[in-house]
Amino acid sequence: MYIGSDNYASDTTFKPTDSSETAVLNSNQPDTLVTFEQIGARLRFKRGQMIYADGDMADSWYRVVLGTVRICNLLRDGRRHIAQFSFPGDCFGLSAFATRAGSAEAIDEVVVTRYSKRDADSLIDENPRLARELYNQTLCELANTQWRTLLLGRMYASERVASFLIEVFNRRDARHTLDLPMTRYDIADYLGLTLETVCRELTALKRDGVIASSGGRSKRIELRNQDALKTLCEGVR
Amino acid sequence: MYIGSDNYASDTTFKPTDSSETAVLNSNQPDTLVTFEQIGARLRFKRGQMIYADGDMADSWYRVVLGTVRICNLLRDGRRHIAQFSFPGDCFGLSAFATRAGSAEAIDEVVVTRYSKRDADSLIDENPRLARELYNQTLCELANTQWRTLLLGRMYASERVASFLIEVFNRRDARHTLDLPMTRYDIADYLGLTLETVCRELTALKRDGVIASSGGRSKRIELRNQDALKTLCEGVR
DNA sequence: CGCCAGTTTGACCAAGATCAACGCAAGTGG
DNA sequence: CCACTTGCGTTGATCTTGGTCAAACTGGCG
Repeated sequence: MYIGSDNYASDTTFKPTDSSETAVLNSNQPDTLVTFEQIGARLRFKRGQMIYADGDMADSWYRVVLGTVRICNLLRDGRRHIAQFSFPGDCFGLSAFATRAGSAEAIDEVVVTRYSKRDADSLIDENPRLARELYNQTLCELANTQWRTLLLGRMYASERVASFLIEVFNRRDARHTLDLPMTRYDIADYLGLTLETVCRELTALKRDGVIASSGGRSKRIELRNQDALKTLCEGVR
Repeated sequence: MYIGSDNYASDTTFKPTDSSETAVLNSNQPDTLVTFEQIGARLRFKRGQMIYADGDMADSWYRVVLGTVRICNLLRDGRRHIAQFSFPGDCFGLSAFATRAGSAEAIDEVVVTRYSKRDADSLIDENPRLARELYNQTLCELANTQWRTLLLGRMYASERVASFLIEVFNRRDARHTLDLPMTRYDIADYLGLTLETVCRELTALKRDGVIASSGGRSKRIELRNQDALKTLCEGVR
């Protein structure tokens, strides 16, 4: 089970409850990231391809233009954990360390912009405002990761899955329907569950009329009852 | 984020694999944090006292001078999760948001320095180097939190407890003996376990001669076999 | 001295993991 | 274009880790 690899990356995750506060860097704010575009290189990856591997030099970071990226961590015996999913607009691969502590892989057809750390750093040095925004985004990301810590440490399977659905709907700005690019396996490794449990929880949600699924391999999710979903993970204050 | 949960503190946690890299801000590096000391206010808290509460204005952040602080998140039904422990030298309460998403409480006798966000921000604005260090520390913290995410999502109880012991020994710079300031309950809520499970795992470690405990309420832990402990949580690459 | 908070241990229970089988959709090669 | 293969999703049966409940114990402190 769980063969793969992994590591840490960074990206802007989401916040279920107060969705108003979002990371500054996330979307296409004119005067911030656009500045970066000049120094970025555009790269394309196919489904399953590795963007960087565990142990690689961490001399650059990325921004997703198209597709979905997963940041994975592997334990020796094959247990895998997905630290995050990065969607278009999200950054990943920011690191304070010299080498990658995990891998980044393309979940589907992916296009990213790659920024060399050096170039980005010099840009930041001469633009304090940019620095501030980057810093703020990192703080947001930290907040999201800490939320995940709560989810993984103290929430039930049903709450995790409900929470996950709310997260992706929020992050993709979807209201009714959404295509999940990742497999059940990926979702399980993201939520600290097995794929069977994820499957069963989704089935339960369908049975209760909270969601419906369609499309090849049930990847298209239709949100039937958002309130019910929110209630499910609102043990949270 | 997500109602009621915690907030972000920051501190330098640890990384089992490459323990050499540590946060810059953590210890008393002359030309960095010392600059902050001028604008900080010293505060004292008694065991169990709240330093800030969930929902409070997040207009300041703190640095621990003495004692241990826990950052807690509560779910409605009482489930608690501890996002981190902050030891002397660690910062906590840094946040990108306006209000606290969790509470900070003194575990024992605590002394902190409190920095108003405004004052700190203006210091940072005129000192890019300071900004860079603060940013780097936040990236380190992010890496640590992501490590915790792996621990909570994919590690067994025994690995979590072993990992926890290594973490505190590392962070407190202890070689042989260490006083754990927090209760079994705190440890459990930090590791996503119950206090009984923590107790049993510690008992198992004592039985196997990996550690020994003494002192009031077994708070003093003596490390008998560091390698065995490391082996226990080295499914991790 | 006796209470109280925290720790330890045991017996039992359940959420979720594991194991197994099957079905369906997407590729793939002829 | 179709047979075959392979990967993914779903579901059921059973098992295990860690949780729950309960009781005893221990040291600190008023």
